[in-house]
Order: sequence, then C-alpha cells, then structure tokens
Amino acid sequence: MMISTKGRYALRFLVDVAEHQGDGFVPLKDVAVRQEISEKYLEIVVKELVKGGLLTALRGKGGGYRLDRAPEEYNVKSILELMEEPLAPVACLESGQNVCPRSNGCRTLPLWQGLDKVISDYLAQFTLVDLCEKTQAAP
Amino acid sequence: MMISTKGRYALRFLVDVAEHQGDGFVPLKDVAVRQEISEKYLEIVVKELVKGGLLTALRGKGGGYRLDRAPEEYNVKSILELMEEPLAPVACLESGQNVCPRSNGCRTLPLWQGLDKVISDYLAQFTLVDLCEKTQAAP
DNA sequence: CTACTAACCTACTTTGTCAATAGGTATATT
DNA sequence: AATATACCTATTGACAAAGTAGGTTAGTAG
Repeated sequence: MMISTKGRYALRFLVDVAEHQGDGFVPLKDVAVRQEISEKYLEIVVKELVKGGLLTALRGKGGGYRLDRAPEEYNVKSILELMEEPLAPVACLESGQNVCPRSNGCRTLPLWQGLDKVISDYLAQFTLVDLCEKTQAAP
Repeated sequence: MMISTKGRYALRFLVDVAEHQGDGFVPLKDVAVRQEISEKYLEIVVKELVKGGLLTALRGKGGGYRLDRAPEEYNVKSILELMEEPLAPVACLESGQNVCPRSNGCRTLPLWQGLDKVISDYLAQFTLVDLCEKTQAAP
C-alpha cells in the first residue's frame, strides 16, 4: 500500500473544506462527522497540513480551517508528497540517502523508476477542483 | 510503499534464473550470492513462485530452479500480483470483500481507481525479457 | 468577566505486517 | 554412502501505522 490513511484523510479533509468553506472557517469536528473519521486522529493529520502551509487555522468560536489558496492551486501530487514521505512505490527510490549499492547493474531499477514517473505524472494532473462535487474528472 | 521486498526479490530471482539457466537448473544459493539476498528469506519467496506455477524445481545435486515458460511469457504485472496481494495503491481498492461503505459519494475514489489503472497498465507492458541484460527497455 | 468553542500539544497503546532467522526433513545425483 | 539441493514449520525482532486519552491555549459571545 503506497497511500496510507494519512494521505487519504488529508485529501478528503481538504476537499471537504473546499466544498464547505464559504468565506468562513470549517471546524474540524464537522469534517470528522461528515467524513466519518476519528476526530482525534484527524487532528494529527490536519496539523501537518497547517505546518505545510496549506491551511489557515482560527481558534475559538466561529473558528476552524480555511484553504490558503484557491482549490485549483492545490495539486494532488504535492499534497500527497507532503503527507507520505516518500511517495514512492519501492524503497530503492527513496531519494538522496542510502542509495542501493547494487543500483548500477540492477535489472529492475529502471522498471521502478518508470513506475514512479507514471505515478507522479498521473497525480500531478489533478487539483482539489477536480475532486470536488460536479467536477469529478478523474478517469 | 506498494512493492515490498518480497515482490522485488521475486522479480530479481526470476530475472537471474532467466539469465543463468542454460538448459540446466539454477540453485537458489547461487542466486542468493549474486543478488546479495538472504538465502533463507529467498526460500520463502521462491516457494510462492513455485506454488504459483512459475518455476519448476529439481532437488538434489545439479538441481535448482528453471522457468516453466519462455521469459517473454512472464508478465511483470502478474508476477507482482502473485506476490503482493493486493497490488493496489490504496486500501479502498482491495477487491471484493469489505467494500468501503462511503464509496458512493466518495470524492477521492475515482482518483484511486485511475491511479490503479495507470499502475496496472504500466506494469502489464513488461515481461522478464525486458528486464534482462541488453534488453533493458523500461522507460 | 465568565462561559464556551475550537485549535493545539504531549504522550501512550494497540495492532499488525514485513523481513529475517533457526533448525530440521525429504529427495535426487555422483 | 556422501553430498547437494529443495522443502517444511515455527519463531523472532523491529517498526510504523492507526487510533486513543487527557490536558492547554487562544479566540468569541453573552
């Protein structure tokens, strides 16, 4: 499994906020109820979204979360990359550190590199807008 | 991570056998040395390949493993599907049982379905031949 | 200024799977 | 008979994912 609940919850959270923020803030609790996700666990997920600069939070009554930018500015790939480090189908591709010493003559590495590219290219096509109701565009 | 070591080792094992079987059998130990994989762990992996009908085994001196069919008959996707159940990027897609009750109005499901298709189509393109030396075709 | 709401923070627990290890048994060849 | 090889069962250690629990800070409204 390449995409964990963390990544999936994050996406669903963002889509829900995109659909329900008028010009106000959307409380986490409301999203948790609508999406049937544990409130406490969702907190952890959302914390990373805020830290990653995707959301603005407001405390207190009438508070909640709001998208920082327009929904079409949120690329699905970059959202998932933020949550799932690394967003790679195999361990060999974890960039930078501990490169596999066999990578030179490895027969399968090109396959994984190609797979990684195919996945990245696919996810990079979509933004939050494409996931919102009525816009459902994913093939 | 979608592809575990099991799947990766299985592929490397099959490629190694494809490259080293003349008309004889290739002992597991030799592959383990060449591929720098724990002999014992590789046993477990290979057992599944035999059970899956990909390999013929022969015991005793001069024994080992041999491909059942020609290398071009081995599709990468089906090899990985055999090893990694399920070969899906997200849990939602695990076919049949325990279908997600929210799948009806789910905004993200189409995205995952599309992703799954992209991955499957990519992997279905290749066979063992494409992974063997000199044939290295993966993009 | 009090009550309430909602985000924020720290820590713990549970569960499960991956990867690997250990030691033994059966079968074939020389 | 000796050796090489596949085959079998069981166990372990490590680690992360997923979820839980309880308390603290900041903002709003009456």
